[in-house]
Amino acid sequence: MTFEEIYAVVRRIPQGTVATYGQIAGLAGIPRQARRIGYALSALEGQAELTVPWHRVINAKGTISRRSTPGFEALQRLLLENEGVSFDAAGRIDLARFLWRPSVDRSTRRRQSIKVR
DNA sequence: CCGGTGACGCGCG
DNA sequence: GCGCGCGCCACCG
Repeated sequence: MTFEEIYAVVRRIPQGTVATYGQIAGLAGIPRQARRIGYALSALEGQAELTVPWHRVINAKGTISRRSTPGFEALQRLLLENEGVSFDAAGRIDLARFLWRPSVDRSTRRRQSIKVR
């Protein structure tokens, strides 16, 4: 599993939604290895940084993860709010409302119960 | 080889 | 809800 493959999954996250590190790991074929997603994203730079929506990846608690270098958390929050993702008083995102539900193929979609608000 | 360190996650008390 | 411990794994000194 290369960084590029991980970035490919992150690029599928739609604007206005978020995904968790663990969720991305699963979709990328490396379940239970959420830490590697954070590692891959921390390595973002140059062109990739502009084409990978890294700000849409948050932790399972629905909050923005602490970074070694502070400041980026505020930026991430701004980028998310700019595309319609809202935070509660505790700085938490309502995952029931904003978590990305990737749709797969037609047959699978038929078995999924679509819940919209 | 060993231990410490992360943009993590989950179960338990 | 909040800590803690543990699992996980690439990297680094």
